[in-house]
Amino acid sequence: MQEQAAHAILDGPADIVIAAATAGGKTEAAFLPICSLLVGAATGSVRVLYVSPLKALINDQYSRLDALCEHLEIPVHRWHGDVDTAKKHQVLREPSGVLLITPESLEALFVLRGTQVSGLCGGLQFVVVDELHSFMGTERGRQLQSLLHRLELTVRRRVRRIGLSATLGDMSLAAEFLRPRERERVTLITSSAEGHELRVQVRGYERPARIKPTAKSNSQLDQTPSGTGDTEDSLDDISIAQHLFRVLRGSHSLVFANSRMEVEFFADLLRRECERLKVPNEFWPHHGSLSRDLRQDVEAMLKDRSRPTIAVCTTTLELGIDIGAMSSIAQIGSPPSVASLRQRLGRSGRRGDPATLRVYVREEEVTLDSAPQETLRLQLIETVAMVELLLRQWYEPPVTGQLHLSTLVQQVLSVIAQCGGARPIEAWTALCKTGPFESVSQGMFAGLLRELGVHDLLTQSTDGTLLLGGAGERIVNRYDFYAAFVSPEEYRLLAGGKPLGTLPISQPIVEGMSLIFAGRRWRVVSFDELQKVIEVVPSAAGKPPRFGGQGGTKHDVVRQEMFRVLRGSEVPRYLDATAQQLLREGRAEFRRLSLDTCSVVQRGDCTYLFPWRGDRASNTIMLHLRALEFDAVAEAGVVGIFKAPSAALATTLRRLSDMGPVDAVELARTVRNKGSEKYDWSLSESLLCEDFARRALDPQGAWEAIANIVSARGVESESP
DNA sequence: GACCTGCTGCGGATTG
Repeated sequence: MQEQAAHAILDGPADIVIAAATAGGKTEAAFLPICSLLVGAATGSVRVLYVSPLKALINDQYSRLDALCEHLEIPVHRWHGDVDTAKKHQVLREPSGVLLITPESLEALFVLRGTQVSGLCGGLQFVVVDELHSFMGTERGRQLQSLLHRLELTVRRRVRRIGLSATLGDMSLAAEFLRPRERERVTLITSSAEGHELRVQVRGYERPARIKPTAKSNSQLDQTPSGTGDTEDSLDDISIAQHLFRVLRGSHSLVFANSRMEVEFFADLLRRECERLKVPNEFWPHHGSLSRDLRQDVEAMLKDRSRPTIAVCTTTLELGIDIGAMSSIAQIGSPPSVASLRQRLGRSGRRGDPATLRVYVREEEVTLDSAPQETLRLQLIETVAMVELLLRQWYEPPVTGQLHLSTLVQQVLSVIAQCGGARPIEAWTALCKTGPFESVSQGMFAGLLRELGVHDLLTQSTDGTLLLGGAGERIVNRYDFYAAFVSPEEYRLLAGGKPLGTLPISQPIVEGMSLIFAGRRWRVVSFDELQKVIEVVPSAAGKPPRFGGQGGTKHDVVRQEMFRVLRGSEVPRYLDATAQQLLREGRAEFRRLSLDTCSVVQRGDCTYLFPWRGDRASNTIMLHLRALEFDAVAEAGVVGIFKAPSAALATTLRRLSDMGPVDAVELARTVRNKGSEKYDWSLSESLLCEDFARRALDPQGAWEAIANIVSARGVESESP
């Protein structure tokens, strides 16, 4: 790979995507040849712009590149929110060498120093984008594409782009992202050093059915001020913690949980186990709401091999900083996606050692009121499906074809701030016709500008030039303008004046309540609603807080693989005895319900449809039925319809099947809370519908699923 | 019943 990359960089003018597993030497593969081209000609302008999604990664790469470039006399600079302004001024005065920057800082450069960018980057030769895959399909990715395009417009020429990416199923998507409209001209270099040994175990656990607390007993618990709102650790969680303790203690490992709440829960449980046995604690939590200091402490312990460290973490330790090879990876609950499971696995088993993965799956004990999702053991089935896809090296592609109108609003405001004004046709040409918002027509753009005028984000001078309106000025001049994504308001959590981290504002806070945070137990002693500060002191009791968040989405292929697993009879060797038993139970229930030939199940007054499709398709079916006045919900890919007369439902489904795919934009009109991205509030209802339809709906998939359901038994009865 | 990321600002007068 290194040799191929060197040839591509040194011999030709093409843009390049270099794909390899985590820490596969991508940085060196790109920078060794680039630096050899820079020797003796590294001053007068920034020569290489390296863009990274993380400040931590910039700091990491800075020390590596600085060492590499020192004797070549190539200056290396970093530019992000934690860098002194004096250092930034130094770069502006004498631009040179390699500049490491975040998309947000690049945005700030355009807004605040629009006229200086051409001087800073006049002699730019390369743009290197690290962790390219993490940008694809996101608001931030579209922002980055726009910034790179605006950079080329500013320096009035094309600049070579090099993307460093994880391996994707379809690498041409990475090429298209790196150089929109010209993917065939991008050179793809993929590391072949992928297939080393993998050891997998999936362990099943059954959680005893809980007696649901009545509303009364629940509220009494909440009101108890002494903080006895302690969690009763359930038996399955204790068994999982005991197993983790036994197999991981003494090692360097990562335990991925699917939520910050669960990270806190298990970190606390494992620390208490260490205390009970009077051994030093080796288990530490790591997630995005912990203070930077606490996170860096854990990262330093992982890097320092002198004492065992096990981090219980969320996606924070999935990519980015170099922590060295872990001896094994644990995953609690089925992973968010196959792609993410692959990234997590990449943290273990380098240098010829096998990669080791243990997945812990919990299923509820089946009772008389269990829904089919539970009796079918869908958690376990999903995990098996994902492991099978991982072994076949299939990974979810990013969602393409989105409009990203919220990000377009940000970019329109930014272009106007950069240039001090712009004509509508110039803005459309720069951002849409030649830029990354290629699906936005001139007419749609005009509509968007009108709406921005209505909200006073823009005004138009007499000669037609667009200028920032009063509200637009206020937004652009705030420091939070530079990020394309929203961030929720948060409380700061302090213990003895030291920051522990943050809690989302949605969390109800009362003085005297106790909570688990940063793997320890605390009691709230004071709470300042104006300053958004919570003071805590150590405590013996506590439960992990809810952090909130939005549900994830599963891909069509994962659900189709689940169907295949349920229909099959093979029992994978990587399942433990309980997991095997759960798989057999799920398959028996699948056969009992005849789900291989019929996708409708009636239970009580609820009808369940099984489309075996991704969440975009099943949500589309659910919304379509709701628009027709059915009381429908979609959960884990299953559509449940309450109190629907079966004849009426059958007729409706047959009609939908005959109609063909629904008009997704029309369907979006029936959805009330579509807005979720940063500037969605400034869009008209019709633009928001266009955006939502492409972001969240799958009319084709929904229609195919309905047609399948109708053509199978269940809905066949043809009596008029 | 989800996760993560990021981020400003000047210029001239005065003093030693």
